[in-house]
Amino acid sequence: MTHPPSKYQPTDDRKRAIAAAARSLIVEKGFEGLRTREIADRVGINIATLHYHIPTKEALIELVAQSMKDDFMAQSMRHPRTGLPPLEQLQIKVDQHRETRRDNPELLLVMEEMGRRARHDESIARYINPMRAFWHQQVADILEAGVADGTFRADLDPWAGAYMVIGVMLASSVFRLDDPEALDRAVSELLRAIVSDRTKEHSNV
Amino acid sequence: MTHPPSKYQPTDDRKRAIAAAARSLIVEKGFEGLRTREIADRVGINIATLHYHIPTKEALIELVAQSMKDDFMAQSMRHPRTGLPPLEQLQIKVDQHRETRRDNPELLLVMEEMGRRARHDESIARYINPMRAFWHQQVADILEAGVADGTFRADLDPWAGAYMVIGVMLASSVFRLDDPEALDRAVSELLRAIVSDRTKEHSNV
Amino acid sequence: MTHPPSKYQPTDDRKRAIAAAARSLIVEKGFEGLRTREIADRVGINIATLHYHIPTKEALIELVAQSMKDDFMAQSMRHPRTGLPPLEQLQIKVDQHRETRRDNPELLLVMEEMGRRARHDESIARYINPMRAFWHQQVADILEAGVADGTFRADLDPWAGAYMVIGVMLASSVFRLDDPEALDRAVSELLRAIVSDRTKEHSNV
Amino acid sequence: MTHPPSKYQPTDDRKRAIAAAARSLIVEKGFEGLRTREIADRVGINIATLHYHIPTKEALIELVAQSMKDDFMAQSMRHPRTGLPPLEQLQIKVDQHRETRRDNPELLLVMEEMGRRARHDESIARYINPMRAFWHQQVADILEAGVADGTFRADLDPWAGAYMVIGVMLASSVFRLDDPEALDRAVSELLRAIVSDRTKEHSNV
DNA sequence: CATGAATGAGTATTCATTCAT
DNA sequence: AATGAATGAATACTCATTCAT
Repeated sequence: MTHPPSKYQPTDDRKRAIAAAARSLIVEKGFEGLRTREIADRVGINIATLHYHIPTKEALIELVAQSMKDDFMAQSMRHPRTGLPPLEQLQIKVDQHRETRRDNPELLLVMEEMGRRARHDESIARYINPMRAFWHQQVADILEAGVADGTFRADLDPWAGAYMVIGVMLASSVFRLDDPEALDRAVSELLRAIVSDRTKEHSNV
Repeated sequence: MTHPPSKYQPTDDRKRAIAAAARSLIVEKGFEGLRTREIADRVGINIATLHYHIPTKEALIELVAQSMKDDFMAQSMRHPRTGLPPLEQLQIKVDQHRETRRDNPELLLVMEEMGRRARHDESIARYINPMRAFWHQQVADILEAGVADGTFRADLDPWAGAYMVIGVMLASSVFRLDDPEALDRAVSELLRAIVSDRTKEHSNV
Repeated sequence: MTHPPSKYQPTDDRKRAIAAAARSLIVEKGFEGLRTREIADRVGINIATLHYHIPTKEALIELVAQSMKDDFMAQSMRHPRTGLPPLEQLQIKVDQHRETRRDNPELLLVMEEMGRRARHDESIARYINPMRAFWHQQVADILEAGVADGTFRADLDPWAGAYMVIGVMLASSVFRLDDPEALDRAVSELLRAIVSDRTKEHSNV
Repeated sequence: MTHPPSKYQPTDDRKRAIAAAARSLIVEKGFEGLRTREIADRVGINIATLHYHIPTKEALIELVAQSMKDDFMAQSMRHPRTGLPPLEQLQIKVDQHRETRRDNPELLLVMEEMGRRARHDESIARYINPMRAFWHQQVADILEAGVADGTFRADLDPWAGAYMVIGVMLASSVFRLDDPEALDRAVSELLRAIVSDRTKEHSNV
């Protein structure tokens, strides 16, 4: 890695601005429409200056990947998992996703673009795959806890169930369920599908 | 030179070959790596010849979209839906997806690429969106029939459940669950999540 | 020359049609916009067929040049010069030009295009230059006869005066004096400039 | 390579050099033979550099049109019109044209090419038409003054006469009267055609 | 005679990257 | 740090011409 563990260098407001411009450009036109010159324009600098900060386009894309990872991890960590009951934890995860879709949809779009690009670009895969694994693990952990305490079905396979949970989120992205009610309807069904009968009696899922 | 097949082919054959070459190239390098010259090389023709058959790159991409739609529809229609019990119908759908992933994975990869590109390219969206809607509808119909005859949970929402089913397929693509056992495990959980208790008693889900 | 003295070959309705299509295309888009394919389209034949009749584009342009020359000579010869008084002969020349501008303006446009092209293309110059020389000679002859019989100024230099006459026609093309009255006004001035005082007294120039 | 002058020139200098190269190329090969790559070669720069300074070929042609207009206006304004007698003013105009033909013939050739192109290209017409109108107006003004002060024929129509004057210049271009004596002969006739008898007595026209 | 298919050599334009200042 | 100018290597597309049938 060319970057120190967590954040960009202090002086690098520039790098942050570049990453932000790149991300918004990826949202608008996809990776195939990403042009260094346009990024420089949006940041308000010369291309030569852009290349002074980031030597190559590959490095630029890695910068974006890094910035995505930073944001993703920050969001994942925001809410404490300890102590809360599993159903609530899952609810938080789902709500977070919904909020991101509403308030910061470009995060998901860029993630999707990068995920696809990771297939042909190992340097991106290095960032994306751990994020996905981490995501799956978090959900699987919640499900496992929920099975243990009887919140979720006893026959629920946490590893597999996590893909189901994640799948609904993916589907809502791919099928553009931007309408909150539509998303709610899908999430409600997801919960009915995994909670135990006991939980169903006591909640309104 | 790569011209073993033959010179002077009718346009329709050439178009088929061009679409095939384009698809495999999209699989390998993504849309952003699609070059007309490389397609021509793979087909074994001159670029000018390529342009003789397909005037512009946009037309080429539409050709690919059309070919995808043709394949998708052909596959969707292959198995009869009438008469079979819902669980079996769903099983067939899932198996089909699994088989496609195994025998013809490029179909799914190209579909994913096109789906993403559809976001910025209306001419692609015109092909992709109907396919997705059709896919969702087919699954929802099966679920609805299964709820009606008691195969699936009485409280299953077919519309939402369809996204759950599709979501698992999407997740298996995105997370690359290429191992058949892993896929089985995910599918088994999916079925447990939607079948009724009565069905659970009588089958081995 | 590849062509027999005067006309195209008998069977060559095709050649005539090709020349006509080429000429109208030159009018619309200039030489730089002349495309063999488009000519073929207008004639209603395949490009390969076009090339069967006319081997190269250069030959095509020569064909056009030849057809121009044929038309030009035919028009120049249409009216008898013998016997008529010089003023009337000049009037006829001018009227002919006016009629051509009105009824067949493309003839003049193509001529202008070819004249320009002749500068860089010797094979065209071979056709164009004789036509121009002939044109000038015809006018100079008329003027000379008019000076001899007192119709035109005694100090009129027929050779130079011919350029003046021709110049007005050129200017009316270049400045697009398409309005008949405007053209009349220019021609009237031209006549006043060359006729003798005696003629002025007896006519209404 | 043809790079003797120097690398890294300011845009304005480059643009001037590009316009000059384009003009000489138009003279040699006509508009249809104008190739961006060849212009770049003559200027001694890379094609990409050419496009850095002038984005498109269309813009290049407009640049040429602009440079033509600049030169034309500069020349038209060089000699003062105020105070001089009309005959002398006209003489200056004609001499200027003769000089241009001798010292800078490419100016006239490019002008002719542009005039022709203006027929199919509105963006050129915007430059050419005003220049022509200005030219005609200047000559007409001189003639009008000459009629008023008795230098020219009392029955001379300045508007029409201007086309006659211009026509002789056009004819000398089209018929390539490059020989100074030939041009003189034509101009002398032109003057005889428009000056009054009184003027004829006092001058040697 | 006619044509569908094929092609070599261009043709303007683009883009990431580099250089001189 | 920053920038105006420069460039090599593409990139989609064009066009006159040829070939096989």
